[in-house]
Amino acid sequence: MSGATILHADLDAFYASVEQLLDPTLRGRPIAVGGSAQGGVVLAASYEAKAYGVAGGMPGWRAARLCPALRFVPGRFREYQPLADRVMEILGDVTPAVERISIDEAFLDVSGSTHLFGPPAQIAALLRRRVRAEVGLPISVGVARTKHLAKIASQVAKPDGLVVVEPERERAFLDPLPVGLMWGVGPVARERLAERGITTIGELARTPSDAVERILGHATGARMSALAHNDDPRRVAGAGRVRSVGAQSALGRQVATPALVREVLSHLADRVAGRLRAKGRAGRTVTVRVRFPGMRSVTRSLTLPGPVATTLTLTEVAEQLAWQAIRDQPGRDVEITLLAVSVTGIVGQEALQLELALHPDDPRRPGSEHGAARWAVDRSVDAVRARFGAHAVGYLPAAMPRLHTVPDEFRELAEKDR
DNA sequence: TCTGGGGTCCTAGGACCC
DNA sequence: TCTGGGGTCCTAGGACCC
Repeated sequence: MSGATILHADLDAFYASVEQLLDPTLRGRPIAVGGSAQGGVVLAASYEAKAYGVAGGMPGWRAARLCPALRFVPGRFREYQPLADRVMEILGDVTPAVERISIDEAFLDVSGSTHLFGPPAQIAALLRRRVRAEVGLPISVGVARTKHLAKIASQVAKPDGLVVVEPERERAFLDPLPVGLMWGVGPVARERLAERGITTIGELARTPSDAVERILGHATGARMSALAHNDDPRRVAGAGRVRSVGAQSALGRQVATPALVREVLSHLADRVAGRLRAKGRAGRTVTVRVRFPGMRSVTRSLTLPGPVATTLTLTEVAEQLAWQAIRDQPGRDVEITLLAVSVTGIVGQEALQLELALHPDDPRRPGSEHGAARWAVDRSVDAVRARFGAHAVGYLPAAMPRLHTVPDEFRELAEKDR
């Protein structure tokens, strides 16, 4: 608990780097994965593109304006997971204490590995060399005494660098850095702090904790104050339990007709319910989000008496909730730009029985055996899909054109993400 | 000319219970 | 005679992260 033995390893511009690895003509050039100059969003930008201000999550047309030479590539999403997994295997070669926090980054605790591989800085250098030589990707590593410090160090190290924060240099390292580098300070918090003249981590550390709590709210303020004081007790650990499962689909801009809403929600509910069943889970609270033009969105949720994981039940509840939200809007021919379905209040398989008691017409009322039939249908569909693929069978009304805003491969990637 | 998809956690008011 | 206080659940919204 004394030395700098926590590593944060983070692949640089991961999706974009993979594209440059697979297509040498893209190397050294500004590229964007996803989106186009006309629309869509950029999922990842190469460092050459970042130099122009292009960033992930940015609308394609804005990225093209910032960087006229920007090359948009569609993204070969199937390639990403295996490459990231190979990197994680390399990390796992120096310690079993690897906490993967997304597809492309992980914390390592190497306190038990130094007798085999040398001091942490040497281990970090070894990992960077191996990832470059064996996978072909650049990876940055931060080394420090805590997770928070290691994470900040890896951000400072980017691109393709290594930064070691020795324990006696922590304060000097943190103080001049912008508060936005802290995990949990986004655009809103950064702006609120800036309004009070707080822009660096050092300034945040010198601000009394109760004042920070008034600025950022109780919980966030207390956490950020602690982090600024370099107080981070988190240990490297495995993944936690899943707390929600959801899916969403952007629609462009369309009038909310019954056919559209049903088509999209049955698709989303099928994805969510299928993933729940695959995990042997179910959940009691169903939430639907409807987004309207102008990025304004509304959510409606309902907690059922028992957990659900069947596609049809979830579809019906989602449909009722979506219309609640849409009906609350003024005017007729309401336009929507996105629908989302998520399930929370997740419980394990042992509770699945309860759904069988839900009433078919009103899921809030108990009292039917239809649930058993639905469960059996889903089990059959799951089994067919397991053998013949996801599109082999389904309930989905195929009449409407599919809305392919994003490839299914990307959805699958986002779904796993670790 | 308004921008993806997957998540986590927090806040705040109201209902309800003891 | 109509008022305390604490805890939990539900619902809606929002910030943030990858």
